Amino acid sequence: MNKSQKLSAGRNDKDAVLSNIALLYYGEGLTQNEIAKRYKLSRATIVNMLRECRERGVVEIRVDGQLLAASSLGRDLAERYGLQDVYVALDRGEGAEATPRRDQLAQVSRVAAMAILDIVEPGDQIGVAWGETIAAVAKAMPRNPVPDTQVCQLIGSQESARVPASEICAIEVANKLGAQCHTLHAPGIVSSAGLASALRSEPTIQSQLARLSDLDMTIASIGHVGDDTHMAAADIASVQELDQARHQGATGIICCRYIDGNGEEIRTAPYDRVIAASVADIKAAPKKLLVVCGRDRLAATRAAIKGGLVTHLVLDRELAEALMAE
Amino acid sequence: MNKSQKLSAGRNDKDAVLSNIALLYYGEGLTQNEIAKRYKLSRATIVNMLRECRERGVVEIRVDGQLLAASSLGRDLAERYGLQDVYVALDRGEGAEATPRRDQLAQVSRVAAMAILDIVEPGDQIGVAWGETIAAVAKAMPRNPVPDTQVCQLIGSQESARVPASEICAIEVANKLGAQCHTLHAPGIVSSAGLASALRSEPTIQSQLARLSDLDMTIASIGHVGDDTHMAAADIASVQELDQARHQGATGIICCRYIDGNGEEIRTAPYDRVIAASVADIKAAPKKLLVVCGRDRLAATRAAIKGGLVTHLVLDRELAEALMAE
DNA sequence: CAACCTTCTTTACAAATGTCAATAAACAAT
DNA sequence: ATTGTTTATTGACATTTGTAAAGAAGGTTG
Repeated sequence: MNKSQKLSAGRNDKDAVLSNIALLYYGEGLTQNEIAKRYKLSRATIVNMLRECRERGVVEIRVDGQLLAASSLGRDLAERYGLQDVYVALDRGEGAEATPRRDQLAQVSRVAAMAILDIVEPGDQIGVAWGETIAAVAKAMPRNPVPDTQVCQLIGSQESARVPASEICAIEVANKLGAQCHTLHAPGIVSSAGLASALRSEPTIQSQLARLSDLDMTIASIGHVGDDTHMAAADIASVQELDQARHQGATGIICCRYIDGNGEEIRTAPYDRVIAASVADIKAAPKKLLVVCGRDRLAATRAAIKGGLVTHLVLDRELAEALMAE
Repeated sequence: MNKSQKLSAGRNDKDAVLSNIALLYYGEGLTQNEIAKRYKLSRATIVNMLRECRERGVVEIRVDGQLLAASSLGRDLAERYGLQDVYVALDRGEGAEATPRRDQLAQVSRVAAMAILDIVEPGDQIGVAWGETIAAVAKAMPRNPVPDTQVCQLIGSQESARVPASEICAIEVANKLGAQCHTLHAPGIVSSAGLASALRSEPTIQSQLARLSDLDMTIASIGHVGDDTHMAAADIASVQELDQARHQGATGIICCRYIDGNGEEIRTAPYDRVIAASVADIKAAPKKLLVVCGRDRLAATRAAIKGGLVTHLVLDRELAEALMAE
């Protein structure tokens, strides 16, 4: 047997080595060759270990949230609309040609992940909504325990081809925060108002929904009311229902609830078949993080702000500039 | 003027760009060229910005503390000595030739920095000692606010050629934790016991010292009692005093206080001229982090453990193996 | 407007890293 | 002891990054 060290020890010793190697590389700035020499392993093995560190979250990167909220555009928006903080995600420089929405969403969700760590405090009870944007935020969050926190699922269970089920989002955020997780033991949409009412009256679900009226913080996105909204994709609202909602003045969708241009809830179909937090629940939380990507959500974002549904805002530059231009 | 973007905007906009670029590079994994293209800047400018991000702590790296405490050696030591966690710093592989003490101390201090983030909790009142090891730990800590924390300087002000003054260590730890800092407005050593007593009786200093008896956590190292100890280098103890202390059974030095092999305080010169927390103060804290580097501190480390002065231990592999071999 | 300073760009080159296929070594199961 | 599986190594090569010097561009000051 040659002199190189083999790692046939248990999983925990492997983890200890991985974490130490991560510190040597990312913290101390040693090269892969230097580490390989110290550990008597090949550089390829070190490369594989560092990749495993990144993949498993052994090492996490954190960027100062306050700097992300430092831009003059963000501060002007915060002042203009009376928000506490506005984080403008800059996935590219000014004047540079547009990146695909996927790239913009990637940066918006990373900025939001950093913002959450800035905003959340120990003891917080946090409501987490569901959708493509929220799923991306959950995924982007580093593992960063905040003591004594609880995460509550805001929208009943629902599957979608586009994103993981709603409880998966909440559980992922809870895991990243080391929080206790309260899922909502009901589907997000049922076939009749009567059934929905019956479910809401179930003691377990009733107490779960009651909890949602006493949140310290919410994490949500706002959707537009076009036919390609997430709500349609998830079979929560039909095209006809969306059309009727638009006719009644619906400007945005937050937490599967319609709001008009003033942020007032519009109780039109499928309103009474939905099992989720209400707009009043969201409004009641002291800290309300809204994460939005895309200029097509301008009217919806403005409506949410106007309705008092936002205290902290994460958005991309185009949307920020559009909000500023009004 | 060509198409590239210049950054003559204010400091805050620069910070916003820096933090976003840090997220794109470290978080999203884009290459420097990809970011340069998006921002219409040169790759050299991106390189400079990333360096500035690292230097200013815009981006911080964090390694999971629990994995650092996961090794079988660490867990065995914890069980053997009744400690909560033992973090073994592995600056190289088993059987590899020794690295210089400086390199070992670098890794021990990085591991300790990660351990601190694991241990400290919101609301904690934290005592910070002083010495070469503690200074390295303070420097290695990433900026990671923990709400409602207070940092207290355990040893009166003292300068040394080797390390920054004791209040500088405490202030640095406080800054990294976003904690309130309570410095000790007295020198660490004075020329007479009478003067020390008079200073301790001063209301301000008295209340500062009183605070040290009610700590939630301490961060300290343990020194040996050889002639080259930090205490001598800092002109706190003379060679004669050290010799006398050894004769009286002194085995280690913690917080400028001698302890014997059982961890009991030895009140010999310069005991009554020192203005610092007492051994009883340290023992009273529920969480006691001891950070040690070097096999020459084996006896001192064992004494500290035996004296109930340690709940969490960070040490290098040699020292860990030596502790295990007893 | 000129001079000076700061910041950015260009270019080159060395070093480091990422990736991958083939092979070797270690480990586990039979 | 053999076979199969898993992990590590070797070697090669492309890409990325780090560094630095020289020059260009932008901004500030007098």
